Amino acid sequence: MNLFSYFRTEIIAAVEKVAPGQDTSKVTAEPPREASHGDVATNAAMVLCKAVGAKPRDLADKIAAELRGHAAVTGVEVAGPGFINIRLADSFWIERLIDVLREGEAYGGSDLGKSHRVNVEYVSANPTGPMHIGHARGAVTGDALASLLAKVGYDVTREYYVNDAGAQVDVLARSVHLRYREALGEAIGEIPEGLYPGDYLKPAGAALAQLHGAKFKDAPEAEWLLEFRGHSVEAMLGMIRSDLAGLGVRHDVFVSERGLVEGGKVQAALEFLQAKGLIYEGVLEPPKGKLPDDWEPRPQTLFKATQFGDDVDRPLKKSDGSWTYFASDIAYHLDKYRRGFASMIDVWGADHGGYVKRMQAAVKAVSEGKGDLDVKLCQMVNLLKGGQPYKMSKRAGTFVTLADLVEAVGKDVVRFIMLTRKNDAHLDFDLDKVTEQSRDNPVFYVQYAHARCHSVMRHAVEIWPDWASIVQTPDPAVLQRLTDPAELGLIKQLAGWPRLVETAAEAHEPHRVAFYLYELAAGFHGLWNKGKDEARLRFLIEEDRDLSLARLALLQAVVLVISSGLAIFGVEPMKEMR
RNA sequence: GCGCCCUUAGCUCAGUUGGAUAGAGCAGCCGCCUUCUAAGCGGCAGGUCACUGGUUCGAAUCCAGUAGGGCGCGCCA
Repeated sequence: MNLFSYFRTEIIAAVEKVAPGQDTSKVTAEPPREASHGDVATNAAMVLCKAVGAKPRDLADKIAAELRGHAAVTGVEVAGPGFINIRLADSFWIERLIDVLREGEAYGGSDLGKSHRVNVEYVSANPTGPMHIGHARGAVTGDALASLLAKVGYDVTREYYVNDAGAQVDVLARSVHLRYREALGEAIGEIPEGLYPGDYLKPAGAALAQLHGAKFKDAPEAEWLLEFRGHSVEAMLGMIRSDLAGLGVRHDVFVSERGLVEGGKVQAALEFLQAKGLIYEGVLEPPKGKLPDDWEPRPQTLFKATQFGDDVDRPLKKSDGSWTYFASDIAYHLDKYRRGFASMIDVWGADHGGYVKRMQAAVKAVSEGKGDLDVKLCQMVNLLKGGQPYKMSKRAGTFVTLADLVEAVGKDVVRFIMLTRKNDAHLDFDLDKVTEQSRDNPVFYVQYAHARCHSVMRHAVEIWPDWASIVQTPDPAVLQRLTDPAELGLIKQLAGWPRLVETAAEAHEPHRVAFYLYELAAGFHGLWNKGKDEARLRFLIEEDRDLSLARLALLQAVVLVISSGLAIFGVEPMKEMR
């Protein structure tokens, strides 16, 4: 239960009694910033006073009087310019603790999304080589966002768009042909400029040598290009899939750009736009600023992107007559829309920022205004070591593969750290810091809280071997023993989880989960240490079984919420950290 | 030149979609280990929310402009 949406409806009901028929859409129920103000605060009186024709504090007084009748409410105060602050009974919070225990890891989930279908497209790295660190952030962001949306009741499809139709796959095929000749015993020397130099192409070349022998060794390109292209793309995709698996990132669907092109989808999409009068032949203004050397005015096939909010109309055909990337991307998004996704989210690198408007324009056009595209741009990741910029210098260059990174610090660390910043902010990834065991390192700090809970639970088993099964069906009377402000404070944090999940999902901002978990961990560590100062606050007190059981229930709830938060991130909670 | 993103404590960053006295961590200072993991906890100090206007009961948040930083700017994907 999201207690804030629950109280919002209660507040609106109170408003209805005091001032019937008002537009209550701007009424909120939120946790006050200051804990001393109470548990739930509403702006109802302030947003409605004008329409009602009353002073905000007078209106607040009336609404407050209504709210005082609620069973869970122990106090209502009007404060400041007209806030209504509500205090809730301890028993109400105990009920929320029971919610957690009853719902387990499902706690925090909801039907907010009403099973609406959402397509989240992420990674979509070109199939020309292994994934590097820059791809990792988008991969993790998309994966976690998909999980987050699924948690609040959306029907989520995780998708990968394979760019296997552009000129870069021809380059790939030629690069692999070189490796093929190498596998056949030829000395290939330096890799020529313009071809991919990486060693990772050797297995693909060797496999083709195995398959075809020397058949294509000296053959003209036209004879082998198609075969080599297909085979190479498969090989690279295999590598990417294995990189993704190493990171624990999964997709439901892989869509091939080539498949769209060869299936006539691009043609069809453009005919659709043509029929709507959104395509024309025209000449674009030269780009401002630095002009490309070979720029010359030329009539082109253009899409009327300006009609949907873009700055200029965008070309659909290259000078050689083939489709631009944008053209097939239009077809791709139309395809998504026709597959039943009115709601689409694309996760891209920040260098594609200039592409957002035109793609959103295209989605509006192909869906006739019914579709919606949100693009999450992931900013750069700066890899550091001990605070200094770090380059893992591979022989051929300085790029850092994802596989290397995962090997160095582990997939869970990579995943969590990638989610500790909002997507549009730069992220420093310090190889030393992320494995450091200190409060400065959020992964460790959260994991440590989880492990500490389990540590107490292991001790508890020695005293009350059956505690876990007792706690599973908690007795409210026993849980009432939790009366210390620190204990109740922790329950309140736990009770805030459903709201946090909903707001993070609606904002498409998985990083909020990381900050919530960090704060929850802080709340737990604080309570733990209180037990060091005051023995009566220790979790386990042998001579008081009920109190210990109540506290174990609280720990159990902390464990459940931390693990369900980490589950959204695809991170395995640790039970021990020795 | 145009578009998008960013600017909050010495440093790294949150800020619940417009709420009350703007919060954490690190670094600094002061405390807390015979006790469930001190890998931790408590406290002190630290701010013109880049700047200037505007919108309204109320702005770090929305709008306009200015400054600084990043990304991008027909036939790359």
